[in-house]
This record gives sequence, structure tokens and C-alpha cells, in this order.
Amino acid sequence: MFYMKELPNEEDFRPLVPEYSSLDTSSVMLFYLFLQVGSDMLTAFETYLANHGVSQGRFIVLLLLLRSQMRNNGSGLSPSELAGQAGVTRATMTGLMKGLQRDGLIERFSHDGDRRKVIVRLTPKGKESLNAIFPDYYARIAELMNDLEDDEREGLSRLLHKVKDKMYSSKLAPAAGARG
Amino acid sequence: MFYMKELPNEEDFRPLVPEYSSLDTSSVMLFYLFLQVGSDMLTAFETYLANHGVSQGRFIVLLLLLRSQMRNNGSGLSPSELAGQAGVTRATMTGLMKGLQRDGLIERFSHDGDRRKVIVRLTPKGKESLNAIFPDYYARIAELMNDLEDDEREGLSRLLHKVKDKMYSSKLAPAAGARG
DNA sequence: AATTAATGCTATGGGGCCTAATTATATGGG
DNA sequence: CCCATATAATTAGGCCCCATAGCATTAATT
Repeated sequence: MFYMKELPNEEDFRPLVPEYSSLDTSSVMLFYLFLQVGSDMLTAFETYLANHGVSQGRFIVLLLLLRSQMRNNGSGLSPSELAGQAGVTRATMTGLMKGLQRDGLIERFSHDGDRRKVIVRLTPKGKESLNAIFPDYYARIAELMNDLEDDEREGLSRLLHKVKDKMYSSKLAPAAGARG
Repeated sequence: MFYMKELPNEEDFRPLVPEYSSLDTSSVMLFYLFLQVGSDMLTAFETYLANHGVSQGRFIVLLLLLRSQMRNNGSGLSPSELAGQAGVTRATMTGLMKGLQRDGLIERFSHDGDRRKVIVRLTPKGKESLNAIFPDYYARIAELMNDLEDDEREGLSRLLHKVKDKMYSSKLAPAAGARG
């Protein structure tokens, strides 16, 4: 999370400019603005999801399971696969699943053929939960983007991809750890 | 934090479109792309800061204190003001300060005139810590934005502001709680 | 003086995340 | 066939961030 109620302005940076040759004020201000908008969006949707009894992390697990079931007819995913796709360690995924299973949103089955493995699937209740969340969830996203014209959406998408590509082509990418 | 290694693509949404009238695929994909890029940036810089022994939350406290000291000559801030500016509760700020004080980066003084209040200031070590972080920190940000031309930066900034304004003018803004 | 408000703190609890160790199972080479 | 190694999932323990609720202290209001 990133939050500062009042972002630094140009004046705040002025005394630092002569001191730090690497400081590019416009870059930093853009960077902060980006993080602030992203954090605010995330917080807003986290609050919305919390009202439905799920956290961001759990919601992502539900989304991954739904996608898997739609893509290949209900075969389910293993905790390992879930952890890889969600970008967390297996231990973290165990914790997320624990809560989801306690709440009856997912089920764990053992894999025939490899008894080390577990197969995770959405329960009917899990699907219902997503069904309850989706309409308003999508409506909020649509409303948020509503003021952007088609060309603005394309422009934003292009710029986001540009920053993203830069992040991965330089040494700025997320830590190698869980997100590799 | 938001993370999905592989974002949903158009095909993933196709079966949902007839089911949810509020689903606007291009909005949702843009939304996810935004969150992913923001999360990756945040994670990358969190990792960088962690190498310097501070978390995002603590770093923001240090930034707020530095700004305050530069703006009005070292008067410092109270925990209440810090909490307000950082968007957390006073209790949370107490915890952040506890760690920062333990590490010797901040000091707490009592306020003459209002004995309920505390005044928080950066220690010399706190300033040194920021001095150690800044050069590379700014360089990374500059590098990240390096590929964006001036007009692209302006465009991105404009679009970010547009989304931000939309968020605050609709009911999508962050929870009233701590961030009001 | 008595009420109300503000400040900072503690206690408690949850979520998310990690590393390290453990248990169970597979697999491949000798 | 057996042992070493690898893989899967979990548990244990810990840290950080964050919130709510309650408390003591001090100030402000009336």
C-alpha cells in the first residue's frame, strides 16, 4: 500500500534537486501519482470485497479457480499451481485456502495417481459468492473507466504496457522470490 | 497488493459477457493491467527499501517528517498529524513510530504548552538513512519513466488524474475510515 | 467544577507474507 | 530392490501493517 494524503509538489523537490543529480522531478511526481491512484483503487475494491466477506487475496484465488474451471471443464488446480499463478509461496497459499475452505467456498480433493497432490475446486457456494460479487464489481469498474474515451483507453493501456515492459527489461522487476 | 501472473484475457471474459450486463471487458482489462503494473512497481520499490531496512510505511513517515522540516524549519509533526497525512489511524502510527524510534531514525519530544502532545522529528541518523536511499531511489524512478517522452508523461498524468477525479466524484473513493 | 474533546498509548486480533522444518510420496540411479 | 533426491503440502513461528476499543492524561468549553 502507498498512501500520502498530500503528494509532494514541485516546490518540495526544489531544494533536493541540486543535492541529488539522479532526481528527475517530473518522473517522481508521475510515479507517486500512479501509486496513489493505484492504491486508492485497490483500497476501494478491497473495501467492497470485504463487505462480501473476502479479501483481495482470497478473491484472486476464487478468480483463478473459476478461470481454470471454465477453461478446462472443472479439472481444478493444485495448491502449487495456485501459488504460482497468484505470486505467493505455497505456504501462503495453504493459509489462504484454509480460510476459504473454512468458509465453504472451496474444496480440496486428493489427486488420484499422485497422492502428494491436492486438487482444489470451487464449491457451489464459492460460485454463488462470485455471482453475488460480480455484477456490482463489474459495474464499479465500468463506472470508473466510464469517462475515458476509446482512444484514451488505448492510450492508457499503451503507456501502462510501456512502463511494465521497462520494469521487466531493467533490474526493476519485482523480487525474484515468490513472483518468479 | 494485487497479483495475478497471467491476467485474464478477452477469451476468459467471453462466457461471462452474456451473464453479466454490467461487464465491460475493456474496462476490466484496463483495470487489471493498471493494478498489476502498480503492484509490481510497489513491490519492486518495497524490496529496494527493505534492503535499506525500512518498509513502505516507515519510509512514508520519514518522507513526511523530512518535508515538514524543510517546509517550516524543523518544527516537527505530532503523531496525530502524521497519522492524518499518512492515512492511517493514530494507533497504527504509534506502531510505526515505535519501530522507527527503536532503530534510532526518529525522536519524540514532549510539546511545551500542550502536554498531551508529542513532537516527532528525524534524527541525524534518520536523515542519513534517507540520504543513503535517495540517490538510487530517484535513479530507479527516473529509469522507469525514461522511455516516456514528455508528451507521454503529460498524457499519462492527465489520464491518471481523470481516473482519480472519477474515483472521488463517485462512490468509489477509499473507505471513509482512516483515509478521510 | 463538570462535561466534552483531543492526544497518544496499550491490548487484541486479523490478514498477508515469509523462511524453515516436517511429512508423505515419487522417481531415478546403482 | 534400495537409497538418495526431488516434489507436494503443510505446520510452526515470526514480522509488518492495519484496525477497533478502551484508557489515562490533559485541554477546552460551558
